Amino acid sequence: MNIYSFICPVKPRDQHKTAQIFAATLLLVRENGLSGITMSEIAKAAKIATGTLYIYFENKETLINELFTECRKSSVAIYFEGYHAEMPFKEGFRIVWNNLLQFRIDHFEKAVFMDQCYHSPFITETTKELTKKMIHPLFKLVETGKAIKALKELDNLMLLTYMVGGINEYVKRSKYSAKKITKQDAMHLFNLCWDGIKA
Amino acid sequence: MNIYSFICPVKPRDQHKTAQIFAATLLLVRENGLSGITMSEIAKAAKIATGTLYIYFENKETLINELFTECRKSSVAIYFEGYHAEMPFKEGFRIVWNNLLQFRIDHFEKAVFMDQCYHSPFITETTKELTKKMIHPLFKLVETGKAIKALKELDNLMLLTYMVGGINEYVKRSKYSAKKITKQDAMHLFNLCWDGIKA
Amino acid sequence: MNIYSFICPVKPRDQHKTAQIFAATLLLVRENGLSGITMSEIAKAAKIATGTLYIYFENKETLINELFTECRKSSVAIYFEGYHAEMPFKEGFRIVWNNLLQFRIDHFEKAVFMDQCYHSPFITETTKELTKKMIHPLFKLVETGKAIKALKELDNLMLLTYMVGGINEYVKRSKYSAKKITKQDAMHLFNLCWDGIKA
Amino acid sequence: MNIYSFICPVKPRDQHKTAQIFAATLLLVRENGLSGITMSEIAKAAKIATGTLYIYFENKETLINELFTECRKSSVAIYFEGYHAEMPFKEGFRIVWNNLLQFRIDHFEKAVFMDQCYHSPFITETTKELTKKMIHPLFKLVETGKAIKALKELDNLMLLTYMVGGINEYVKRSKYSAKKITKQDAMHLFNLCWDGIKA
DNA sequence: TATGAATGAGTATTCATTCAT
DNA sequence: TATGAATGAATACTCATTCAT
Repeated sequence: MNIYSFICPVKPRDQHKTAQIFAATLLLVRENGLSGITMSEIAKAAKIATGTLYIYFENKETLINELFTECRKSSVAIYFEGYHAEMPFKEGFRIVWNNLLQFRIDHFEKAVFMDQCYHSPFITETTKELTKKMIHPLFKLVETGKAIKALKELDNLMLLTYMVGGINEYVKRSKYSAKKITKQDAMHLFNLCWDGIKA
Repeated sequence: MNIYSFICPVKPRDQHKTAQIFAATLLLVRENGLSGITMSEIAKAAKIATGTLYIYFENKETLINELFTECRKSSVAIYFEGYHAEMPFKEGFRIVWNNLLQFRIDHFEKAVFMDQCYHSPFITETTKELTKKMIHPLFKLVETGKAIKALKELDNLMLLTYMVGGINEYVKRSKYSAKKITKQDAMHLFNLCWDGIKA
Repeated sequence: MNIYSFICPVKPRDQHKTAQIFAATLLLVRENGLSGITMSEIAKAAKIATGTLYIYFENKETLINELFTECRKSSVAIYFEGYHAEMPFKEGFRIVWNNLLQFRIDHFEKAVFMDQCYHSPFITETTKELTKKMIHPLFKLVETGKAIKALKELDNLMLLTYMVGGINEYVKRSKYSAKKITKQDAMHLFNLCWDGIKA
Repeated sequence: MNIYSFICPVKPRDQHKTAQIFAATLLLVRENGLSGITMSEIAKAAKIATGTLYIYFENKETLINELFTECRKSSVAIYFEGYHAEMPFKEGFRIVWNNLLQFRIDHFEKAVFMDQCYHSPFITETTKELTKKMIHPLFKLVETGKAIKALKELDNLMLLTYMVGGINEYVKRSKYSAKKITKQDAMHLFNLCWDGIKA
């Protein structure tokens, strides 16, 4: 019961429920893969009826695309947290790198989900396009690094994938073998990366 | 059940047809993901009847597990091609690194397939165990590198995932953007890796 | 259950809203057939909420049965408008015949709805019985015609269906081909009928 | 087992099964209307599995459209049986008229089905177009009748619908009241029609 | 009353698997 | 073996009906 109740006496579409559905889906995909989820399982895991799922999402494809977009958004939103352009480059780079790592650790299910989606028939071209645009700031960062001769003069994609790939793979393997990643692990890993890409 | 069963209890196999089926499956998974394939589509793509598929593989799970194992085997088999323990470490390492890269490029579908499988309900624990054993030689290599002080004194998994992750991600992104990887790209990428992990 | 229940056990009705619901249903059935309507569509077309529909009608079956009855009633009410037993038979017959035609033209949706209902699982036996009783006056009319030797001495049903069938079919086809029916068309059609049934 | 078996050892799509499915559908629609049928009921009534239905028809819409077309075809095929252009007009007309009546009697389910379809969302425009073309020969017949001054000089549609409408309605009501239509009934009905439309 | 979100049984459709040929 | 039609359980999705507000 909030102030809104006076204006709109009818229960509006529950924002919280969308979150529940997303969480349930991520959980299930992490456990059984994209090929192993059904709409009724998602509903059950989200503790709602199957029909309710379809109030919030037109169909399975839509659900997955919207979740994908939400994952992308939430990840990108975090990447530059604490970063300022005026920082010394390495310091700023380290912050972004750490954010990348931390996101993968804290939201492993999202990472798994996004990976699985890439080759799925669910993700539409539109969604893929959107995604590409979102990573743009990372390209900018690398570019800056090259401009001030802090990074090797190589293709952006190469520098970026090397930075990201190492993180992804390490987190993945760590999760699979149920190994916690310590502060020190993170530092070591950063050094591997930095030594590789620094000019 | 005939007399033959006692001599050859294993399902008889037209090697060529098995290959056809595997190829068809890989192609379809690359295009539509693991969640987008059906047994009848595989059969059609392999130019055989659905029923015939079941002569070669007991069921879908078996087919996928066997293909997974075959992918792992064929990749591992290539990793140490041209490598000799007596080589100078960096040279030997470069050969293995190149094999890894080349495999991902030449058999991208296999890489995609294996990635997709990891979180699928198809892959059995047995298959996962087997896989882990197969990568053992790579651990050995890294260990040797550390022993002779050629590589940083870090956790094997960390060194390895950093080596592999960069390759995987770079090949993936290149394929997605339909970008050819040149000899020079490969060399640059190797340097990124080597500068990162060398002692 | 409140004190009101004892006084007014029938569902209270906003007459206007009932009319809205009926009109919406007729419209939808004319456009998509009986198999193409849903309660929520009816509600939307009647500009009320789904839940409200259930305040006015216990369920779908009831709604359709009551609409059916209402259609029957409204049609029968019109048939003898302007007719008096003392008129010369042909004149009276022409008036009734014209009323039949006019009703089909003016309330085509009702005709379509009633046609569709006949083989539907919605209409109950009770409703069907009621309907039969209502057409009784038409039988009476035909009977009179035969008694005074104005009409052929044939089975009532045959005379009546011939009279009605021609009208129905003609209006139907005209509506389908978006053809207006003129005064003259009506006159010609009446002559066809009269020449057929007159003694 | 026929000669074909030697050439095509695999069971081909069973022509007979299509007929079974059609028959089952007609039966169910007659009993419960178009709105009362489900694919699984059709399958059960046709004594096949639900999945099998989809081997023969892509989906419900297709099934209904194809059945509709088949009904139209089979009816039109019968209309001119025994008719020759050289016959005296009334005799030829009577044959066609009788065929119309007989078809409605013998294949009442088809008539009911076609009636129900007209306002359903299943029937596509293409199917409707096809249908219109098929009735063309009847227009021709009426035209001839007018040319030789045997029939009233009225609009084709009017003459035709009056001829057809009377038959339809009479058969419908007879079936509903479980009344058999005798030879004599048919003759009387024909006279009603002929007296109405003759010049 | 009126609302429309929520429910879950029911419906269309798919797909792994079997089986007659 | 090889085939592909047949099967029916499982899945995506719908819709009559209920219920909290």
